[in-house]
Amino acid sequence: MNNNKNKINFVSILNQYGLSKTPFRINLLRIFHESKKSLSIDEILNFTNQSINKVTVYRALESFEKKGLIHQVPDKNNHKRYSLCIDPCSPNGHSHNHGHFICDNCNETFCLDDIPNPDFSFLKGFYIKQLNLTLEGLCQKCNNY
Amino acid sequence: MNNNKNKINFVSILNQYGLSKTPFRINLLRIFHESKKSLSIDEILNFTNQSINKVTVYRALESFEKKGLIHQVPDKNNHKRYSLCIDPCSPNGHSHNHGHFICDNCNETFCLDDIPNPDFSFLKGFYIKQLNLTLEGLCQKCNNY
DNA sequence: AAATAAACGCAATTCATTTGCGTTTGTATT
DNA sequence: AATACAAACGCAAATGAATTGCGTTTATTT
Repeated sequence: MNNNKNKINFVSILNQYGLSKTPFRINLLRIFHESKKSLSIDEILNFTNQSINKVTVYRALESFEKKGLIHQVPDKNNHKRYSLCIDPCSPNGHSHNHGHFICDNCNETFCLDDIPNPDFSFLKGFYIKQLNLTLEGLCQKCNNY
Repeated sequence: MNNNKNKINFVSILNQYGLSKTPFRINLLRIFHESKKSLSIDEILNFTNQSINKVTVYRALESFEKKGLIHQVPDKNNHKRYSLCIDPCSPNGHSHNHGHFICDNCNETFCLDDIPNPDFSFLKGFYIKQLNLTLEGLCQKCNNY
């Protein structure tokens, strides 16, 4: 599937981030890398054939997020979705300069890596820790381009 | 309190938007106008001295939103907050060019009216219906400016 | 003023997420 | 490689925001 790149060593990534390497957590990281989009808990469960307990997924996601490997993305119903961090994030804060596009129709989420940062210089005295930008609408497919 | 403007006629605003004018809904609109920030259900209940049922608040907010008078704002826990629409919104869609700033410390939400729209021209084929932009961090007060 | 539709209150439900706890598995140490 | 300790796991139960059903009250329309 992924023949233009060396195989990703998921175990060593987990090592890097100080995460334990259980079979499920290795698999979870693979799932994130293979689907380019953000994932909901149910989507993750489907990828694991329901062989894993939902609580375990929640707890793994919590650990991944704490260590800066993934981050949360809201969906249109205020449910949680999760995305791999593209830029390196520290356990003490995520610095994402990318936003997300959620398709109203197919419900897929797309990471937008190249959004030019708006100018927030008018926010005198405010300390901006994180920028969340979400677009809603129709993706290319559903917009029958 | 508001002496540099004519008194706002809440009843006629509700009329404009095709909303029914019950005592509570008139009061709810006043609450929104008097507090400049977004409101959570619990904050609204506090303003009404708990004299109104929580379900009634939810349903009123639902009607207000459907008619384009208010819109939802996420908070950091993915709970719902609501803000008056500044620009005219139609029942068929909100067109907000403003984002929100949520203070991690005091939990207040600030409407940011003047954010220059980022350039999304690179999103070929996507139809953008709505832009949600939320900043998290410390507001002026909590950042002891 | 009567008829109709919408709003309301209360109780109960839904559903995503979290928590407690006993068991299993990974990790570090000897 | 065996042991000791911490973390991950599964299951059941709890939490809590938001929703739904339904009978009653209030607003709107005629």
